[in-house]
Amino acid sequence: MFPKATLERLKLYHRLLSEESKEYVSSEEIGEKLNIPPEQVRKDLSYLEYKGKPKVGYHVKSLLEELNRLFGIDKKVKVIIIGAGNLGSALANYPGFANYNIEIVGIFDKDQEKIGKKVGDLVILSLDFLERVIKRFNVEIGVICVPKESAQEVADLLVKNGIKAIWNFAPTFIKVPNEVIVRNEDISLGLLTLKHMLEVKSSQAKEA
Amino acid sequence: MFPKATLERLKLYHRLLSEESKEYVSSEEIGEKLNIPPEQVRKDLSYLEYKGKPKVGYHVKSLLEELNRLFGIDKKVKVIIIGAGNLGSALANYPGFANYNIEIVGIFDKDQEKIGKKVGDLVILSLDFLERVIKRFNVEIGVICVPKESAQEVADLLVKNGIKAIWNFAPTFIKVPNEVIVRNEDISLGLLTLKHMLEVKSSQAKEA
DNA sequence: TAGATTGTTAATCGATTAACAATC
DNA sequence: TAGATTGTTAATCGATTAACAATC
Repeated sequence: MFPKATLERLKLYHRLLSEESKEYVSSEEIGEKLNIPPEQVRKDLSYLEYKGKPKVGYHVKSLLEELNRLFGIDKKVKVIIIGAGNLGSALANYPGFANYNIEIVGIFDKDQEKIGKKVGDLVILSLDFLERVIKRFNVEIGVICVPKESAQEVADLLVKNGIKAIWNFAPTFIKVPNEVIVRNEDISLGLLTLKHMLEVKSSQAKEA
Repeated sequence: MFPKATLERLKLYHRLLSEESKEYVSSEEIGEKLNIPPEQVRKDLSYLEYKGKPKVGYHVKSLLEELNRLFGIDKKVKVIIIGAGNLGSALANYPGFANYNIEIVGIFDKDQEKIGKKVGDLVILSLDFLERVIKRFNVEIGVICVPKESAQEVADLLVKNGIKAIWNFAPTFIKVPNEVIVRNEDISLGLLTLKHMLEVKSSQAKEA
């Protein structure tokens, strides 16, 4: 129903609207800030049930509510983080989670040095407690922040314990059964984009 | 010349091939691992100058070389990181940078507590040294890892000192002059995708 | 009311897929 | 040579853009 490209843009609108203080915004204003033609914004928003008001614009609060419903943000979800290195710790302290109705209920590591220490309010636990925490808190999402060598192993462990979705920050392609959702957050790809943009720019400069 | 979608997939091929140990791979094998139809893989690769060999496949090394050239990975680039929190530290220690011919030559923070401490091999410096480091090492890329409240301020400072590209990890839309490249690495968007996938799945389950 | 802004239809553009010819 | 795999053309599909009607 929603075109793939539209969904991607709806995510941008969501973030923009989250930071918006005005009561109404026009497609013109949204497009301006995100570098998207206003016609495109209107087309995208027309897929939603909420309709804007001619001459007034879109009611920020109502629009946000519908986007929250669409993306499932209205439902609370419990999360655990595997790997208490810099990246795992960064995510554990990430202030944005609360806005998305996500609660981090545990952080794990296999390094004896780290176990028992604290990251924010959470005590780093041994992987031996993984099963218990998942069952007890009804955890649905596992975040993998371990080196890529152990990513698959951790993924298997999460799947075995009934995790529904995996957010994988290790730069490797992990294999999971079809019914488990995997989202790869690969920083390397961002790097390629950046290097490519620099490259394009410098070769354009040479031509001129 | 390259369709946008093709470029995105070429990045995936790049990573896959970097991990490939065989001498030749077929479009079938690449497609299999990335869940992309082999016709699509061939079409994408046909935009490159390097041609595969019928019956044999694509020569991994040659293909990687051409992709490296395309993305600018064959050129070394110097990078600084602003913000030595968990995320900045994670990036400073990120093992992938070396593969991309990127060298981190400095990490900065404004917190007096952190200045002078080490992150990997780097000593955390005061922002007062920013200009000197950029000039001395000919730094082209700045990575923003500060809280979103100070992201714009840091961006302005980087621009003022002649940085060509900014990799922004703060979840906010920063404004820079047209000639400066910005890449937003927004973890929030990944979260939205994940929540949406969970939501779609659970509503499908209800229907069945 | 007049004017601004949304919503929608049709036309254009671009990307994917299918089929098959080329080739090692 | 026969067969496997690439490369390319044409057909299909989907997304964007343009134009304008609807509406507050």
